[in-house]
Amino acid sequence: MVEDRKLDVLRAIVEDYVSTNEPVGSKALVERHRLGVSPATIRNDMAALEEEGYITQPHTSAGRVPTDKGYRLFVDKLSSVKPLSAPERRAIEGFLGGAVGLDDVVNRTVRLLAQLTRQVAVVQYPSLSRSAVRHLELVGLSETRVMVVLITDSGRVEQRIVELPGVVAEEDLGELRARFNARISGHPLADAPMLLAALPDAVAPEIRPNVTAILATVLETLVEHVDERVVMAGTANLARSTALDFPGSIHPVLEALEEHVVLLRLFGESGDRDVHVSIGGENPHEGLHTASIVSTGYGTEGTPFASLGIVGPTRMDYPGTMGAVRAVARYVGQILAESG
Amino acid sequence: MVEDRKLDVLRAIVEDYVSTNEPVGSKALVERHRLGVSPATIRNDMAALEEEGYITQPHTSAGRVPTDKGYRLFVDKLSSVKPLSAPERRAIEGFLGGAVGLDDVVNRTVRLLAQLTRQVAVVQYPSLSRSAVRHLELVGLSETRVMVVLITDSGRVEQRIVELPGVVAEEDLGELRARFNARISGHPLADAPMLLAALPDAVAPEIRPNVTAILATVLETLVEHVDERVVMAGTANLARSTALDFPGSIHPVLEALEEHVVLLRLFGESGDRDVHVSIGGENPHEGLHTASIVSTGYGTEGTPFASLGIVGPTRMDYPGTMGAVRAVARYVGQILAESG
DNA sequence: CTTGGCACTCGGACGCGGGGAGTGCCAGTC
DNA sequence: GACTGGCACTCCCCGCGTCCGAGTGCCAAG
Repeated sequence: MVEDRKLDVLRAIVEDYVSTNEPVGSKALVERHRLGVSPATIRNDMAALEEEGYITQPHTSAGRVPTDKGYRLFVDKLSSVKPLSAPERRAIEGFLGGAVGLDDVVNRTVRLLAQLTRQVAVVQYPSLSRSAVRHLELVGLSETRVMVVLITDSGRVEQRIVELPGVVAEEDLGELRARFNARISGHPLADAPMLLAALPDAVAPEIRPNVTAILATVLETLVEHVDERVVMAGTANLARSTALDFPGSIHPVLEALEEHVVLLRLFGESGDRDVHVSIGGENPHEGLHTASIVSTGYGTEGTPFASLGIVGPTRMDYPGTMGAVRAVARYVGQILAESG
Repeated sequence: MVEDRKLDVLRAIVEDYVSTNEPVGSKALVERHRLGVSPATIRNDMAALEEEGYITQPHTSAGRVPTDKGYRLFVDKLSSVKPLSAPERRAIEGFLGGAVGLDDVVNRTVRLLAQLTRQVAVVQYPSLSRSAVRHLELVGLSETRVMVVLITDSGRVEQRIVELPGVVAEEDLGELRARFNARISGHPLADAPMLLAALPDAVAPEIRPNVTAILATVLETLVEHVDERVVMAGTANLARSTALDFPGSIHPVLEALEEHVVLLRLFGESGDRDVHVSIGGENPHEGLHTASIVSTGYGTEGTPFASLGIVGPTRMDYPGTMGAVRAVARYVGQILAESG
């Protein structure tokens, strides 16, 4: 069947182009792959593929290069996620296993991912909004200042300082701490406003203004804090890319990477449990039109905490990268579940 | 006096080269600066300057470019730190003033610095070792697990999870918390080991193994935790640089920037209160031989917490950059002092 | 010490031609 | 109808020679 061979040709073009970084011609193709036909035949297929928009030539009489559409077909139909080798898995396990604390887990993860994929790695901190409260601590700093420390079940810690309208006694603070925790400990952060709404009414009127002030800060920390944090590593890998990968320069890409808010939206799209790929122009952000994103959610089974993934040139080893991203996400989820 | 004019010439060369990014010739020099002499005279001076190693020519019959040594002389003797304009100061104040919490302060600072200098900005988190303990919190997660949360007077929070050898009761935890805080609260972290050494002996023998385990983790968090954190912004600014600025590519520079440990050592050198400049080859790290670092310490008066600064090409506006770095450091110190 | 003049050097831009990789098309074969 | 060999064509890349101009170093004179 002819259609089948055409797809074989596309696959071969993608694979060759990814590994050689040079437009691939019909002759080289039959030499490197056992296609069983002559270059002339391949040329016909290539003309058809070009007609359909899967490949293109940088200039007349040059080889072909996959288009975004070509990569898309390759990722969707022509390739499968490549599992990591046993040594690689062990290396991941060993490297992540030694982590102490959430910060350390996240930092190690992002470096590992950057090294494994040789791309720019991005890891989102476990999101506050999807976590549950583990403990809320109130620390009196002075008579009129309190530090609020929120600990989530993903191990994340947030703190705020509150200036109180009046003086607060240490015992009151202890009581408040107990009341807060009784109401929200173990509950998802999103439920907190509802659970805490009646709190000021339950305390003595004298300290009510203080309680209201603290409550406001707690709610702000819990809910309004959408400033999700991300960490990044491997930006140097971008500079390895050639002029072919990023026609203009890597400048717009670096700029896009600095807009963490944008990145988060892109990564958030990853369909939670599966590896998601966004290729070149599919990308909503202008600066990333020459780049691809491979991302996935991670977290304990059933409840993804956040996303992680990589950003690289559209010309990348998708099967391998997807395998690495998936594997790392799984291990991180596991580690967090164990230590959480 | 001839020596004076030679220095004027060097200053003019540095200024012109920084602004035009092109080797500067004798003719252009007399046109742009009122030196009061002819190009031929300038040529003699330039020859002398080259002889002494302050400038060099990329190739015969090209203009001159400052060497690292030339920049060094310029920074030390021929320029003064340029104070920011009033609007700039107000902008800084406004931008940093709106910060909530330490993370926010640090993040805003690094972005501000990157924008102000148009270079890569680096900010070190307030160092643990130079801070004092504000509060130590022990949170029971389960019967045999405790989370240790350490809060320093710079607002930084560190947490660890401890697996206990035995079961611990909630009251014991409360007592321990009180004992810990009584001993170390308000004291520099560095003093903690000494202050806590006798703690296990002071508690009931039944819970001694647990106390020992917790103590070990606390000490680890307090002291051994040299993994100082840094944040970075503005890496995209590197890509603005031309091939002249980074002869090879920006790759080694980006790589060096990823080695946070190396960066920290470099920034740590900054003589605490004053702005420190390290130019090109002066830099111990190979990858940064084509880059310059402008850094300074920041913190409350008398006790610097940590360092911040920028990394850029040797061809940079030193007076302006030094002014920005100094101004930002001062404001951050101020903000931290207020909220601390 | 400064200056104008002058020969010299060298890199960058431009134009040109050959070589080669790769293509599209066509006619012939199975 | 699918495949193949042959062939003309296109266009990039590379090396070469040329030209131009900016900038220099040197020298002799003021």
